[in-house]
Amino acid sequence: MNYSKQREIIYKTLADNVVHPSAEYIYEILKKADSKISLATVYRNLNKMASCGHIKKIEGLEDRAHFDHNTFEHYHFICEKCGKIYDIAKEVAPDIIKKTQDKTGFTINSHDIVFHGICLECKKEER
Amino acid sequence: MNYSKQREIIYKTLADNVVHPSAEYIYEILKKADSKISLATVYRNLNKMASCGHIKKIEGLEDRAHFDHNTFEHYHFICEKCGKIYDIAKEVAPDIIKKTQDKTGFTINSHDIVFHGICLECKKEER
DNA sequence: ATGTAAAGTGATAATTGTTATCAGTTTTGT
DNA sequence: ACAAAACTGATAACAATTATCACTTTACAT
Repeated sequence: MNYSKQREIIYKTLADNVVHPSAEYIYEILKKADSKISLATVYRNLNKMASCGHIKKIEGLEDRAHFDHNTFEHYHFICEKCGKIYDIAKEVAPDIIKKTQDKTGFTINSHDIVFHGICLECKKEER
Repeated sequence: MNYSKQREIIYKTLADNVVHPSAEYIYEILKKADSKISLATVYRNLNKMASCGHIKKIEGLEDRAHFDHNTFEHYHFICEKCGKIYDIAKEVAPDIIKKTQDKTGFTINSHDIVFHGICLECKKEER
């Protein structure tokens, strides 16, 4: 994989963002600064970085994919009210890979956990 | 929600199937028997049944959604080689909801776990 | 049993997120 | 500095899903 200026910008935009943006969202941010980038380039590079493990692709949240520069093993929570995505520590499912491999005999290469519910902020507002 | 003959047929087709079919797959099966059903009807009813908890919608597997008549809490594994979807027992992640709620203060309404890897059969073939 | 409002249907157009294409540009190693 | 490989922007194409709409079914009060 060669160096590319666009890929660097995309990665920085992803890393500097507290949220877990979609490709479209990154594209919107970049259009304001580097007004020449193409949406296809954003998709291409996010996928390329995801498949080489440099970033993480989060699927099964909404209808669109989201991306995460945090490649540490961790899970995600999406608030059904505000739509915000939060990180969940891996400790909530200890030894899950080993347990699953032992039980099934399958080889587990990756796993994802997605929680749905109401976040603290939205719970406060409800009262 | 009113009764509908189509919904009943769709549910039965889902329940009689060992696999975890997609909407398209159910549509194909039904076209052979009841040749009049519409793909839109299949989507409509699968989503309706999923959102009232009668069946389960599995997302984040491939690009399409799959459906499961087994509403018992359990997880899924998709084989990266043959594409087959397997059920995984909930015991691999004990007390995950309680742990996550305690740690975050969020209310968890649902959660999904998807494993990716190689199933036993495909592992045998590799050698 | 009948009338009517609500819910459901088939057919298909529209939408949406994503990927493919392709001519031109950038990067890389020699 | 040069050729091969990788990358890009612009946009067409694609695939899964949803919206639309005229019509049919269902439920239930009379």
